[in-house]
Amino acid sequence: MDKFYIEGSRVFKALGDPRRAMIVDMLSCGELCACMILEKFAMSQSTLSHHMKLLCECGLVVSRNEGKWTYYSLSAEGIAKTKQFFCDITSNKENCICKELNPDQCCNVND
Amino acid sequence: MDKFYIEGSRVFKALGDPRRAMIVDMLSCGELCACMILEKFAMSQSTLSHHMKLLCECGLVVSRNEGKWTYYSLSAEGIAKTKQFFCDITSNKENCICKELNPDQCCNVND
DNA sequence: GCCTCATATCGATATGTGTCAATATGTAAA
DNA sequence: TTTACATATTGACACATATCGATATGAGGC
Repeated sequence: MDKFYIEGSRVFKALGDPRRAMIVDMLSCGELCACMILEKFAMSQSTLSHHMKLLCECGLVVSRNEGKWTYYSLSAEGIAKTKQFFCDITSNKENCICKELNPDQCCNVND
Repeated sequence: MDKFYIEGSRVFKALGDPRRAMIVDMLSCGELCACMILEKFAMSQSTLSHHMKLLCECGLVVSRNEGKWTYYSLSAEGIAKTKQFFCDITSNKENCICKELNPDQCCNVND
């Protein structure tokens, strides 16, 4: 399986959970401390930590430690990359050679 | 949990699988018959059918029957809605009141 | 009607994910 | 250096998902 799709789909997998989509929405209004996010949800602290880890690992969210607090915010680069990936796989490509190629080489994708 | 996030994240969940992201990429080059897609993958026919069902259910792909064949293509509306949702949850919103509201009311979201 | 082919559905199973309580880590205050 | 607090990690469990083979459905062709 092509790295291009594995890495690109990671953000979508993270956003595939409605709670994480909601967290991203909250962060779009500005940086938030983990404890502030936790206040809004009926989930345990360990569960939230797990979700935040996934959001960070996929590159959409970045964290910053200040004393004993951890602040989370959206990554402009992560957002841009996600939009780019979505456009890449949904926009019509000229001279498409999907039908002649293996999946690993599909649609002029560079791995 | 707000319908807005549950429905919006469904497409992302579908695209969270690299194989499905690859299928979408293939479809971006034009309509394809199920059998043509199957040729490109090392998966059983029933597995592909399952993936195509998910892609259709989330609204990103539409199917069309012609005789005994089923043709799949991308939905322009589904693509537009997905872009809109992603922009909604990642773009900075003025007068954001996340911190004062419950998650169900977060960020001026209308359900 | 019967046969073939393309696709969908079903049932079983393996793997992945979300969740929590418990515990660990790491920071700052007393 | 204790203590308290914020967050991360671990282990266990329930539930969801991916996968396959087998079977069902549905459309032509004979």
